[in-house]
Amino acid sequence: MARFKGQAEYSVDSKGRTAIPAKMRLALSPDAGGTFTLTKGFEPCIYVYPLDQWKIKEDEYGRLNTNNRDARHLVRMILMWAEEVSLDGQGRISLPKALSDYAGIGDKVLIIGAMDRIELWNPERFADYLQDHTDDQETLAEKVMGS
Amino acid sequence: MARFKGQAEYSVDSKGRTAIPAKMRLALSPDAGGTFTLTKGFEPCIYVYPLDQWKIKEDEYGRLNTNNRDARHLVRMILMWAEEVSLDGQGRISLPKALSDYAGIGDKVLIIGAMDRIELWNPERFADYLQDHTDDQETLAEKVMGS
DNA sequence: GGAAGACTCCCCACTTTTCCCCACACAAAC
DNA sequence: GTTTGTGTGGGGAAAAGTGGGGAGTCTTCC
Repeated sequence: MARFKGQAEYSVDSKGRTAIPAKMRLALSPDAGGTFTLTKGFEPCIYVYPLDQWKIKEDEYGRLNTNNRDARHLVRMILMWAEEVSLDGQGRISLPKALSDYAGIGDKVLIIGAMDRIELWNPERFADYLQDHTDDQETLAEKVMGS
Repeated sequence: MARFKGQAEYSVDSKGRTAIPAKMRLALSPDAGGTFTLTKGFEPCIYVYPLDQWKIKEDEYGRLNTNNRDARHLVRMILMWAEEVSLDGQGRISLPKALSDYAGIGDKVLIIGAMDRIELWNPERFADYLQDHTDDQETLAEKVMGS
């Protein structure tokens, strides 16, 4: 499984393209073949899954009970935003307009490695997000990872 | 498991590189292969984990459920600061800008061996830290290891 | 149906940063 | 006093990030 980490602030050019940091490209599994699925983040950002990771997610959604109203809605909401993109010769991807609008991404993007996915943020929105989530990391770790 | 100890004040050159003391390099396990993961300390410093130690931590984070809001936040907060670096031919590593900014490290760095990790401090900040934590060691030992 | 415009790819080119290697100074060891 | 190892500094090649041109496709409007 790919393990993305680190952060970087990159620019988005006039054609809506942004580079994926070389370190993250190196962390890609060969199965992903330079292809990603972009989708709407739960937070106001874009989630970028390498193809192999996305397949796993997709399988999870596929196993949900379609007789359940909430499950149907969830799958609809997630898949309608999903879009497949590939790296160009310079290691860049182009951001679908619907998604960059949702995330409010202009000509700068903050790229964050978050384990199995990469996240793309508007740098200012991320600063706001941090302000709203000032929980002390130690407390959080205890809550989430327990004893 | 590697057991780092000792302290040293080294310089950081104009390219942002600093040497890892030879004694600590010798304490490295061969599994680490001269590679470290640097991350943000709970204190205002940089934590330096040899690769083998870091893998253990990373595996724990990888097992968290990404459908949980707090878990996502924790993983984001930790991994965004994590960066992998390797020793160069002279036994140095280069410090990522985001981390040396966080730790306030300029052209001098205090290197402290702390068991399974190494810590990098701005020497002045470490002095401040000591002033704010004047509990005497004997009392502390009893509190922590008492029973 | 055909032309104008937008959009998507796939290249090429420039600039900056990173990384690898060589060199020197100082200290400790023999 | 020479040798070995450690910390420090810097040059140059290679890679990474950024910007833009041009062919091909699709849409839209006359």
